[in-house]
Amino acid sequence: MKSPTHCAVTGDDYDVLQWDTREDCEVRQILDRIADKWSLLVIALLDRGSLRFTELRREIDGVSQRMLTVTLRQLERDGLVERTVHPVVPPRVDYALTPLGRTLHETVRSLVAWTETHQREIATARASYDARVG
Amino acid sequence: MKSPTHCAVTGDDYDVLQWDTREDCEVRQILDRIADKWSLLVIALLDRGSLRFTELRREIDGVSQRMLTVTLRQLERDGLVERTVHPVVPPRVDYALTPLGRTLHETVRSLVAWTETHQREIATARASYDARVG
DNA sequence: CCGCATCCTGTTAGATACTG
DNA sequence: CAGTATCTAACAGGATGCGG
Repeated sequence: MKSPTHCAVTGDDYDVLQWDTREDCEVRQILDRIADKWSLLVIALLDRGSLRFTELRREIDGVSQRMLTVTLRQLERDGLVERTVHPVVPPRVDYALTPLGRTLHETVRSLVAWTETHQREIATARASYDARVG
Repeated sequence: MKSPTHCAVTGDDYDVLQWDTREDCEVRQILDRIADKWSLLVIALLDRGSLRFTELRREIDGVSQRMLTVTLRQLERDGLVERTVHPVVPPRVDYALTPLGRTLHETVRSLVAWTETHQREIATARASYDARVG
């Protein structure tokens, strides 16, 4: 966590071209949170309904329980994910998107859709680059 | 870099619910590339026109030259960014989006727009969470 | 001088073991 | 089951150097 965030507080109006580049800009911090390795996957999965911790862990291949815990805590802190503890034995914890989290639906979908649509072009580009560079 | 990527090569049809979760899935790899700390910012900036290395470095506050170099190389390899070296003194290297890179425009914009729209809600949620948890 | 490779160091992710 | 604690390995960031 950095010093208090203020995007347009320095007195001068920021150049619109720089909205996304100031390290202490709120938008940058949120963008870093949303666009990280695991958050997008969690959001995409929870968009279809609530899941338990272990279910998420199973679905997101390669995530460690530590990073899944950290990611979920961050998303909970940001108000995107709701954590529900059922006081039963064995314990049961459900994770679901909040209404705010659900507003990310379309954006995440379009990002994934783009990836699916263009994966072949990217694979080709990579092969070409690797052949060129070695 | 991991072993060769194949999303639907194991013989069985993948459950659609898992498109985004297999570590060896092509979509996952591309998503990890797009949704990293710097790539989105680079793409957003280059969407407005080509920029030199130093210009990007200056605009993206907090990026080290090493990570900017790495990020640009990855994006170049993926066919999203084109690198043009002008053999002059002092050297000049321009970076621009390829047509493929430009197709990411709308998606990136919607992601940034979402962040801008909801930053206040997120700030509130964070404050609430911090007050609750400490 | 700019772009970038290299080296070194601090942070962070991942594997493992343990607990309510 | 759903985490936390601890250790280690990998990676990001800063400094330096070098070629064009």
